Amino acid sequence: MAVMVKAVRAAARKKPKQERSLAMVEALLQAAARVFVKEGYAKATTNRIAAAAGVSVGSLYQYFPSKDAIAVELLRRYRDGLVALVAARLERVDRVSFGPIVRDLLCDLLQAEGINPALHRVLIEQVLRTTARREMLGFEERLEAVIVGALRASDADLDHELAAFILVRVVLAVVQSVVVDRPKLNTPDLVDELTRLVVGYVGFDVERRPRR
Amino acid sequence: MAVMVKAVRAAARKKPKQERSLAMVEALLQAAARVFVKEGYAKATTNRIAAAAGVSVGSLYQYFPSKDAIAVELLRRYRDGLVALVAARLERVDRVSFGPIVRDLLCDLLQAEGINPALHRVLIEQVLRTTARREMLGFEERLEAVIVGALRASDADLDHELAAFILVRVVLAVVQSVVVDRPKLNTPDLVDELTRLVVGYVGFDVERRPRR
Amino acid sequence: MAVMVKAVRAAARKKPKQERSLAMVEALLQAAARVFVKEGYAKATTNRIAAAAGVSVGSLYQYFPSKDAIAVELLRRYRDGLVALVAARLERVDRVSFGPIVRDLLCDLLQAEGINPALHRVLIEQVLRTTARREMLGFEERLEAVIVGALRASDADLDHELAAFILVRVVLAVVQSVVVDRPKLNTPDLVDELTRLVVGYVGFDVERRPRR
Amino acid sequence: MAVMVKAVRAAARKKPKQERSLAMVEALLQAAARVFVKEGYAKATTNRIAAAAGVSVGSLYQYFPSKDAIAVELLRRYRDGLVALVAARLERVDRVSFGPIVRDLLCDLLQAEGINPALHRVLIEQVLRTTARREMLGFEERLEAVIVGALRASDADLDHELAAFILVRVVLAVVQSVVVDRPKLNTPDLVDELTRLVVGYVGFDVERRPRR
DNA sequence: AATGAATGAGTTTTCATTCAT
DNA sequence: GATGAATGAAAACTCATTCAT
Repeated sequence: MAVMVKAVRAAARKKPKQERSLAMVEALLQAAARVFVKEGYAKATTNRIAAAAGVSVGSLYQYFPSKDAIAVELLRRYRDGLVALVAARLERVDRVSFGPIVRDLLCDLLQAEGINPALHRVLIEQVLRTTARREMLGFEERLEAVIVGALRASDADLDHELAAFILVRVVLAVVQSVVVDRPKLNTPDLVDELTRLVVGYVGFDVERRPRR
Repeated sequence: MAVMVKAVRAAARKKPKQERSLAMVEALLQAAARVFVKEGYAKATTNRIAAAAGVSVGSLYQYFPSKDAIAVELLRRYRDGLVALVAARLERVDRVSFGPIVRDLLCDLLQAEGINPALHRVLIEQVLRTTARREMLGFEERLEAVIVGALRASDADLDHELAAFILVRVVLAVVQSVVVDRPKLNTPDLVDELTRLVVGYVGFDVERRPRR
Repeated sequence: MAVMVKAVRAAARKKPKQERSLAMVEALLQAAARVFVKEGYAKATTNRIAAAAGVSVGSLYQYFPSKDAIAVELLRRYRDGLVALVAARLERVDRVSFGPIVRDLLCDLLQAEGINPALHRVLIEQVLRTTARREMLGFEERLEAVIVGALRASDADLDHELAAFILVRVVLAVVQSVVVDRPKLNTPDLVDELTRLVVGYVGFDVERRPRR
Repeated sequence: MAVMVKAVRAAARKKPKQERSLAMVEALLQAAARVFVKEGYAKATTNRIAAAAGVSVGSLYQYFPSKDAIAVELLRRYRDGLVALVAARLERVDRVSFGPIVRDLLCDLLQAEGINPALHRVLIEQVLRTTARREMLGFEERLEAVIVGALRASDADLDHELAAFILVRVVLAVVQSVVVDRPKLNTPDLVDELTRLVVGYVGFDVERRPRR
């Protein structure tokens, strides 16, 4: 969730009304994220979300036209945050720094602070049923584009597009599974392995750590 | 075969039209799969499923105690099939045959025969909210166990458990994403890349195919 | 339930088919009585009743056109039995024998064997909604008629009709409440008191038993 | 006043339109009473009750968690009213005033004001299946306690508890039967007879009115 | 005749959304 | 703007009844 903050707080500042509005929207989104993860989309009633945010249902509908709209916005922010995070990390990557930067990125992603795959999992199916489907589908593509850029900058010797497609799925899948289902596996060893997997696949050398 | 509680109870009586019952259960499951994928879990009402199967709601409830039970059974079958497929393929793997066998397995998985990731995606969130959660979570573990066996048989030089965990996620994620979202990418090149990824990660040599 | 047997077993004897039919009807009625009392009318499904009788629903509908029909028949038999019992007891009543006969009758009624007020209570509301309402409403009247006869035979000095109306309600109410809700009160003392109440009301002398 | 769980919870918040809520609860209870009596418990669907009250089903469920809850509340009110009435009448009874007070009480009861035995009859069976059974069973006990008090105050020479048990059933049964089934019998003569029955049973003298 | 699987109308109940205050 | 009571469409599920075997 932390991921999805930066982008926002931009416009509007003076009018206390707008400030209140913003605060309410934030409160609602955070409450919704909590309730969605805890109860699942179906059981997350708008009343419950509003209550969790400390406001009335009526107010919720003042800011979001529907329950779906909340999910869409939540997913959008989540994804934007994720893309921004990855893009920022990979901004200055090159052949030499590739390994360490990947490692750092993986560490970021594996911190529950930087990513909330449980939320993603709850939302994805619902949002895809939405008219916002189009918009949402761009997400992986945007991530891929960032990766393609990094591969190009590192002059990796493989099909950049295909590799980016694969890498996005690989990393997200492992990270999500670890964070949601196997927090026990969230260790430096895992980071090592994933780094080795990625760097090796891309074709750069990695010194193997001797097996325990 | 195991078809929820009620069906079992029904099957426990003599066996009058056991055939008809079985056919009905199959029809219901297939209809449910279709409706779940097409409409999403929420919109897939029991009435709609029954209608799609050409039977009455009452009959549906004769064989499944609830909508969730259908989802659970569907997921169970899907996963059982997947585990069986992988286990069969890897049965006689060794260091030498590792590469080709992995390649063949990937081909199988990418053929989407017997694999329906769209369905999987619709079900997973819902079923995880179910009491069947435990049973379902065992799926990845079972797959991992199979992989661990293969790694051991191939005498791979890495942490078998951790590697198995990673490989299961990696392969499933890429395969499912391709099948569901990017059928265009479903080419021999993809198989090559994935094979290379897996074999390379496990530490066996792969001859790089020259980049196009 | 025992009350409601005598009247029936009349016609038919030879044909084994009819015998089986009769047996089935009996089994169904007894099973229904049990299930109605135990579960209440609403929860007493026809399947459950059939199962309790050891037959199939289909067979149930062979003999009774509807669930209501079972209730109606049950109530009819119950009431017929009760009227018959009371009539038999009061047949030869006169001013002298009035007290002892009333006492005996009360003893009969208070034996769970002779009366099943719980069943009566479950059925009455439902059956009154039935088209059989008319027929059933005659019950109290028939009992009253019997009582009127007894009062006349005993040459009691009061409004026979009004007294009969009152006595029927009084006795049934107390008996039902005792049997259903307060079996602990089902003692000789109760019989004494009720006898005294009735005999006193009718205007005949009763020797008061000294208070404990 | 005590209006089921949800209502209480609702009432616990500030008190916005407490009035409207109360009015709605009243409307629902009255509508329910009407529908229960007219259609029977089974046919009295929550939708029908809500419609009869001129509100939506949703509102019904805002105030009552279930159909049973309505029945329970209705029965509770009915019984509370009855106990209060009897208790008020008997408050200052003594040996001398016993007869006239009983007569007045019977008149009250037979006026059917505040007494609705038809409703009572519909509800009793259903509510007894409820978890509220215990509470409801307390009703007769409370009435009996009031009667015991009256008998003691009047220094009646009999087993107070047993007599109270009997008297409660006797009076209620006759009164209810008259009101529901034989309004024609609702005459001064009936009051006389019942008074005579009660007073005679309790052991006080009653001057017999000469028979018509 | 007996069986019990199949039917589907009808019930209870929930919850996204509206709107009077 | 904020509130939360009211709405009512829609869903899950039951069970009396039918009918093919």
